[in-house]
Amino acid sequence: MNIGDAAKASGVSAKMIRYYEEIGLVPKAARRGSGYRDYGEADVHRLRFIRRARDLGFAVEEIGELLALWSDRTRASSAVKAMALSHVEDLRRKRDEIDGMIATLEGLAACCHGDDRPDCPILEELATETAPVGPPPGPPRFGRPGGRAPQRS
Amino acid sequence: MNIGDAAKASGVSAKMIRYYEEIGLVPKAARRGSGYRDYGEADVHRLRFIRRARDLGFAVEEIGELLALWSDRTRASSAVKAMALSHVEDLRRKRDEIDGMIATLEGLAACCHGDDRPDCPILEELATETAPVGPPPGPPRFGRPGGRAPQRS
DNA sequence: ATAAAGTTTCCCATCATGGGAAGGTCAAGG
DNA sequence: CCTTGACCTTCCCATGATGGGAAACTTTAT
Repeated sequence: MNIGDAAKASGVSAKMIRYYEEIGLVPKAARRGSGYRDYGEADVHRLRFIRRARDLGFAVEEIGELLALWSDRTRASSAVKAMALSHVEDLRRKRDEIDGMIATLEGLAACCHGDDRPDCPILEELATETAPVGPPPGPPRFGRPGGRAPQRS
Repeated sequence: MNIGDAAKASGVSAKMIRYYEEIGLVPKAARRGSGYRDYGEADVHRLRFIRRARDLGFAVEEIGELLALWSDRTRASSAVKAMALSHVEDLRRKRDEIDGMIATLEGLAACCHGDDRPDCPILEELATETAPVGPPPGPPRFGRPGGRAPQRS
């Protein structure tokens, strides 16, 4: 099986397959006489595993751990569960951060009449000298704890 | 004002201030005889604006547009509102994607007894030959439409 | 035999951020 | 006056996961 076929079969692009090999996430593929990489069912299986884990938001490094657990027949399921739940915590943090942004922006947008006139509470808020205000009407105030907003696409 | 003071006053690191200057997000700072950059209140004000916008998840390029609107006294507030709401849409998409991951992972984790035994539905799911199954008990099934999970920290 | 499609490696780009080195500048204290 | 430490400058490198593209080679189909 060529890399292209393995890519189609696993849903991982050929580029990424080579990358995963380079960083050691997957073992070095066998080579044919021509130098072409040669893949079997087991490799595709492994790649599919990786792709699924990526879809669930696991970082490549974490996937390495998952793969290790996967190939360890004596693993304790608690170890896997712990990884999963810890990852869920990460995801929740990110989601909450995004929710905070959404709440603030919607609050501001709701205050903005959004017509031809130039005065706009959104810009005013961004330009405020002091601390941010957020949506004036009561509900749950969003408070970013501190530090930079880390990643965003 | 030195760059360090501007950094403290604005909440943008000195590194990033130089970077923003380099990419043209902020105008080239005035220089003193020594070569040191020199900042005034207006510069700090602008940097603070940028930082706030970053905190709301705007990309640097979008912030450039926001700054342009900000400095355009004749802007229509509708333009700003449109940017804000379009960004909210982006954020919502990301959040929903994360929510899907959380739902799937929690469903799997709930099925995993999480003890010493090696059998683990989480790994089984990742290793499944066919399509993912997700949390078996009824509720809203999470369906990722297709394509890669794009960014994750 | 030739053309098309697939593969190889290598380099570059992204996006926002930080680390660190080598060297210049400034302010305070002796 | 000189030293010391804190600050500044530029330049290069790294991150994480992904893609783009070039130049050269192999395989496959016509």
